[in-house]
Amino acid sequence: MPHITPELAAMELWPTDPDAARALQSRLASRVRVHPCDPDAVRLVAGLDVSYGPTELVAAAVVVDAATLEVTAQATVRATPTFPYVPGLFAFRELPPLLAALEQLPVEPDVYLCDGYGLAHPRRFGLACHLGVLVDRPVFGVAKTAFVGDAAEPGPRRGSATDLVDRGEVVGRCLRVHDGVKPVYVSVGHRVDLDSACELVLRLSPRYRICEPIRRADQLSRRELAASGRA
DNA sequence: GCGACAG
DNA sequence: ATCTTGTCGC
Repeated sequence: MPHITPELAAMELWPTDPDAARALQSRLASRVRVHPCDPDAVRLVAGLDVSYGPTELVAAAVVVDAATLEVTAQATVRATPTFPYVPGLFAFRELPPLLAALEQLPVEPDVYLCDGYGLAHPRRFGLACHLGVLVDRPVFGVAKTAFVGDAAEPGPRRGSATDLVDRGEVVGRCLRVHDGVKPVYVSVGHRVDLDSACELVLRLSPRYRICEPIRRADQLSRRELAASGRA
């Protein structure tokens, strides 16, 4: 459903050279916008994830109703990796197939949720910022492990959080979504702010550490990968 | 130079 | 990310 902003679609968005990719991130980073996004106004949330096999990958997008957590729509895309995994250049590997999957969605989600970081990135332009800027829609990221920055251990209860700080800047939040369970890292991508993002993550994580949209996308991508492997 | 390093 | 079973605990 979402489309790359025409102005950006005319640019060279997928460099093959790592240095060119870093330069592009630095240029696009200035387009990131951070502002509140009322969680109560969010109806549909799309979770994104990618699973890898020996030679191919499967990108999945699952749209969940924020109120009921029921799955509203979903899409998958099979592809061959075109960029290696390089810390800091994650988007160049996962965004192309993810965008292809998003195009197949029959609905327009209010917010997109990435499995990775946004501003918590060396050039302040992680996967969530990259997707957000390309389609100019609200996006943020939730990661399972640390990448850049430091954060103190949050309190033991659900909802406790600490700032994720990198080079003197608050680039995200270490958030505990369940009592006594290892926290997750939330960082803004585009058109949302940290408070809105964390509030949404809590609402979308009623039972598991990984919020529903991303958890469903993770399950769907592996299921599809297994299915294509047996075929 | 060394260690760290989203998925 | 992926290779991988059972098991301890709420």
